[in-house]
Amino acid sequence: MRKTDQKRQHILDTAYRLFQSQGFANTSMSEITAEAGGSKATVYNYFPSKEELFVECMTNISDQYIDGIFGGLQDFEGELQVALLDTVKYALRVLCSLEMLASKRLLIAEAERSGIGRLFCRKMDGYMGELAAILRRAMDEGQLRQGDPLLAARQLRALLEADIVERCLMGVQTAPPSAVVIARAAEDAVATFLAAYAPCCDADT
Amino acid sequence: MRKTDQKRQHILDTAYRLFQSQGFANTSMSEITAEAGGSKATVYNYFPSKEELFVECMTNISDQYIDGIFGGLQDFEGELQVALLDTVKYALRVLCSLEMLASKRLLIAEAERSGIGRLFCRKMDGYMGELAAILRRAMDEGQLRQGDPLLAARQLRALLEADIVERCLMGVQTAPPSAVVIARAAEDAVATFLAAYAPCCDADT
DNA sequence: TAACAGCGAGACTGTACAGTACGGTATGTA
DNA sequence: TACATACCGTACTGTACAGTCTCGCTGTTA
Repeated sequence: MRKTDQKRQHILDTAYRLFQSQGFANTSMSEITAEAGGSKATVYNYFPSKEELFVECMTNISDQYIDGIFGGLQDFEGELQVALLDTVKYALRVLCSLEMLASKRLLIAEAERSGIGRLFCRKMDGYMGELAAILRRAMDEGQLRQGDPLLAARQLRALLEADIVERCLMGVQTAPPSAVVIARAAEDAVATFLAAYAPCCDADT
Repeated sequence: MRKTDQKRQHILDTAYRLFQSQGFANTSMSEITAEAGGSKATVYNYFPSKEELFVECMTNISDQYIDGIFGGLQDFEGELQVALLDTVKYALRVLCSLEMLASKRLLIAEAERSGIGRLFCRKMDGYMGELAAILRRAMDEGQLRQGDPLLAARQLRALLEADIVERCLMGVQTAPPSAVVIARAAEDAVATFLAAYAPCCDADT
């Protein structure tokens, strides 16, 4: 039982990696088998079809992706701007990693397959809810003006991903953006977010 | 000469439509031929390979996509908020159409092929520059606070696409969002944008 | 030792597709 | 009439791949 679980997981990991880097259509079961070691019969012993293997991989990818972004999410302490910037900078660094970009590309390309996209959005909504709860607290404490916290959370995310993620998705450059570029993008996002949600008249940073 | 141009364009249009709705891998040259009428030999007479036919389609798609968003872009007249809202609402409606979503999905999925993604980004940059120029004028006139107009343009676009476009890309629903939902998203985006870039202390709308 | 289960290796089947070959047709031009 | 151009229809080739099957090895249990 132990050993077969390991085997299954190993196949899953290998498939995950190959799908992520090559896409669904360009990854063959033979390739997965060869890479994982063993034989096709064994792979088909664990997974009934390429489709089902793929869907299970995508569920994992979806988890990893979202956990990666707001994994370190927790109540902000101290100066709001500083805490926000830290969180956001970390998230953006993860978002711009080659692995996450490959995941997102795959998610979008194959979104319709077996409702993978819906799954992703539902999970993302969960995390957005958590971020919103934190922002609501900041609003109640007067660190931000009152407003719809869920909308604020989504707009913060939008400002963060603005431009830079699309540019990466479109493969403008092969390497992920430098730490400097990422930091700059995060600062711009936080500055604009705080300006929009400032409690009163200290819009500019 | 006239006729061959028509024929070529007809093949291109057909391929465009099929690629857009089914993706690259799931569309065969035989299917394109059957749909367009005529024979494979004729298709191969105009396009040396599936790859090159695809790339030419993607160039068209890329054009259509970007033209569609800010096609009606022109200097804002009258009340800034009203003009901005009109422009942005129109753009979002286009962005959320099934055709544009299919285009974007395809662009992302096949971005690496023949530098299609880079082409898209370069064109998008052009339009962002135009929007930035308009915003700069609003800044100079005191309708917006001073700031980096290009950054402002990108953030406006980010706020606009926030959430709703991703949700569509992920195929959460098959039909495009209703006019009401789109209008609401546009209003939220403009409100937050104006709050962030307000010239002084009238943040809330 | 014997029987068996799990697995590896890889041959095999059926299918789909990119791209080619070829024979025939319609239209226009000299 | 003779020829050329552009096209159609379709059969064909070679390749790739999902999924199956067979065989042989190895470790385990009785």
